[in-house]
Amino acid sequence: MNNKKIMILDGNSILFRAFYALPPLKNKNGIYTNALYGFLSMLYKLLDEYQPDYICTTFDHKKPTFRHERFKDYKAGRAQAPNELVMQFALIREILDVHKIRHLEIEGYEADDISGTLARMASEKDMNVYLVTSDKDYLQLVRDKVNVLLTKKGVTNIALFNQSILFDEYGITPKQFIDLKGLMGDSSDNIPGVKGVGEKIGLKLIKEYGSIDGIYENIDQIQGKLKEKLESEKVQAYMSKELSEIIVDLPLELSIEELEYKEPDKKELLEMYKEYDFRLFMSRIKPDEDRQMNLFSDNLSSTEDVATNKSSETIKEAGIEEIIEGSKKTGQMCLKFFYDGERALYASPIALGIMTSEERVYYMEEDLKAALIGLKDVLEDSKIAKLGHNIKDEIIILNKYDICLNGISFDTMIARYLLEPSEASYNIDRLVYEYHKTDMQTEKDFLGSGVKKVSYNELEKNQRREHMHNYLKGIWSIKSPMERQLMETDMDNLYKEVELPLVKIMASMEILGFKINTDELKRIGEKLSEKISVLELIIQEMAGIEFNINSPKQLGQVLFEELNLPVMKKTKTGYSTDVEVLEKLKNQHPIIQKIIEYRQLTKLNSTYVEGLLNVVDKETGRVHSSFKQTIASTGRISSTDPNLQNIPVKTDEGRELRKIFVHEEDYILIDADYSQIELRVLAHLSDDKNLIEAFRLGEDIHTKTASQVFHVPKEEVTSTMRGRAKAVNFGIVYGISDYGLSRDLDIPRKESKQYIENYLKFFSGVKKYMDDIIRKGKKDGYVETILGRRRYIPELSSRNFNIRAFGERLALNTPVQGTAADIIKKAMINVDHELSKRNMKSRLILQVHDELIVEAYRDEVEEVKRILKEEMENAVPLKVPVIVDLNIGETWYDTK
DNA sequence: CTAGTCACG
DNA sequence: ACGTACGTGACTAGT
Repeated sequence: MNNKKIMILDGNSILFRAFYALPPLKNKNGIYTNALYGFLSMLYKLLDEYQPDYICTTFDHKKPTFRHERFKDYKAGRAQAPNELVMQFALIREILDVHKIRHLEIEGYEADDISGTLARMASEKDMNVYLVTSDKDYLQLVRDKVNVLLTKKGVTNIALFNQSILFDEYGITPKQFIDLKGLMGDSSDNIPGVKGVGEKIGLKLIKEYGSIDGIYENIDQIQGKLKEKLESEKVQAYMSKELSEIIVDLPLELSIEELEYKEPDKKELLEMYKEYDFRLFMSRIKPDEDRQMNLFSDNLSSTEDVATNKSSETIKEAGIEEIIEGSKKTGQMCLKFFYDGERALYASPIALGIMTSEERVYYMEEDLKAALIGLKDVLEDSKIAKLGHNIKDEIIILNKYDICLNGISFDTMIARYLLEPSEASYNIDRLVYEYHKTDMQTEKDFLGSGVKKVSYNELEKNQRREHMHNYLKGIWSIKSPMERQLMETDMDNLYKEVELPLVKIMASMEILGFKINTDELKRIGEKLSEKISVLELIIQEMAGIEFNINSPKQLGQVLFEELNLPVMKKTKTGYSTDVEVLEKLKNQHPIIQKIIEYRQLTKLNSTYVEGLLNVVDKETGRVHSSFKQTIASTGRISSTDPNLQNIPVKTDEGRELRKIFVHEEDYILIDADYSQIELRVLAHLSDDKNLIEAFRLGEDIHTKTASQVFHVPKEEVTSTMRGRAKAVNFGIVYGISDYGLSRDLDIPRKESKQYIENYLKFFSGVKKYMDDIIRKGKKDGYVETILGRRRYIPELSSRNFNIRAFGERLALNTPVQGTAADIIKKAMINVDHELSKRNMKSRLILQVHDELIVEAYRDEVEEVKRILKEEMENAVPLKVPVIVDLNIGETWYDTK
């Protein structure tokens, strides 16, 4: 048994990945270092984590293989190489020399062939092999004791693949990966593959028939166009397969023993880092010197660095006691979990920090579970005020330990969102800087420490602790100034009564998720795939050329250069091919209709079928969307990963997808949606007597609008008229322009202008409101909603006409959209309160701007319906009635 | 990473 | 005279 470890890094692919993943940083000598920086970060991480006995790197011979179009010319010798990358490809060799790590390249072969050969040699010696790369093709090399470490997002985010993980993920063996690539092809490597076969279809075929051979043996079982394609491109498939196989028997005159890992010469290394300005890596060599001072130790804390000096590495029972005692004494605690990855819901925490007073900051890393059990009582004690930054994460993580965080009293992220709703990020480091600017020397000094997204696992424990310390102290220190600002801006009520209580509901909806019928989803996917492959063939047949329909560039060339269709619209980079253009070209060529259909179906398939399948939690069978409370400047909530707020509904074909959203046994879905909420809000805000009267009388608002715009009695309003009036109503809410309306309705500018004039003449209160709100916005610099939510609109004072006009539309739209958001948020809190007060099993699982979805326990249906109607309609009283429509169904599709 | 496209309210 | 609807997020291709 040989337990030696060898690590083989594909220098080519990693450098490429780093180059594209990291911002183009230059060092003091003006040399780009981003790829080098990324490469080294990864190298060190791997050395620490795996401690290999042998190590080496492999490169393509002499010059890097440029995988991207833009470098094709360079490859063909027609152009000079882009310096910033080539330079780094040269420098990496120097850096590796200093590390005493070999960099291997062999003429005529690519890096993966060398890696493959080395892996084979090492595994013959029964070593544990780790192949590090960002190239998925390496997966074909996985064997017993041969692992692939594949970069996921960024550079240092790495996933390990061994045989079983590989099979779990893809359902095929390493060898079958070669067949798969033979089918799929790879444009960057000039491997053709079989046209029309992508990852999805390729995987399906391989899983079913085992290999390319297997497919052709059973070719009669495959039907339709797919069969034809496979048959006509049989030669290419086999050729592609051959090209895809990584060579593992290159003649290497070298023995594994020569690759033994040796510590680099520290002095030499330090000099190199100085030269390249890699300060972060310097601290690796001499961790005690040159350490950055704690930012807050001077101006925010009277004591020494508490976290480092007083608390032990792991808090023991005594420490837990201390936290409990401390938090009871001060009545508050600030808490933060560190975790890696994008989602708290799917992460296990790395560390927990707790602060109970200026002087007491605690840091826990090991035995978190035991610590949390000890802390459960205080965490659940609503009398102890909890403070945090994006505390939704803490709620979610604690929930995994069966702890319900109570007493949430302040979230600095949410507070900042109310104060500055249009900010791009609410990074705590930046916030703290904003609130302590005057105390700090320069922005640069501060930003050096932690503005970059940190991967906590990559940090040294001491760094993590220091980071936590800064984090907690930062939150603690900005709470009071924020509270003051909230009072000054009259938003403390909105904050305490709406935004803060909502955090817990956001967390709860995220934890609960929405149950998915995956079998049905897969069935829909199969149907779609079939239709898509047929359409693809038809389109290419009609065009008389094979091309990627999903590429706007290629499609543009086909439509406007090959088929010579008239160019309707251009984008920055070429011809526009969006639906609007396609609709106009519909009559010119039969291919257009097919392209429109193709677009629709591929959208459904990739975003919804594939997209949703990827995020269904295998444990719960549900999708757990992440709800974000601080993204939309108007006050709306947003949903990501997956976005459940844009599930298709407008077309019948898309709407089908809603059938996959189902419920747990003994439950049923209830969907409650506000009717015309934005127009009702407009009626309220504008105080327009006609609009108010229309709603009070329960009239159909679009028909009413039509009768006024077109000067006909309501009985004579046709469906076309009503449709146009509906567009006018939307337009009003968005900050109408005759141009926008004319484009939307595809009518002459003059006509749309007339509509708007007619509208504003009748709804004169609306006209007045529009003028008033813009004037107010200009005067105050902001507009606000019914609950006092603000949005600052600096565009209003721009000297640029366009920007100013944009600001005016924002000023009109924001109070309307924002008030609607206020109303539904308030309703959510009230509904949630009623449900839990009655100890009901039914629970809120989704919000889609003007609708709430409850997964209701069957016995509670009538009561839930009553609660929804009552609480939603009366959440915020308006001058007009607020109406909620209720629907019940087995699937989301049925709640219509 | 950005641009283009398209899904929703 | 300006050139245009408001708010989001995901996916694909190409840089």
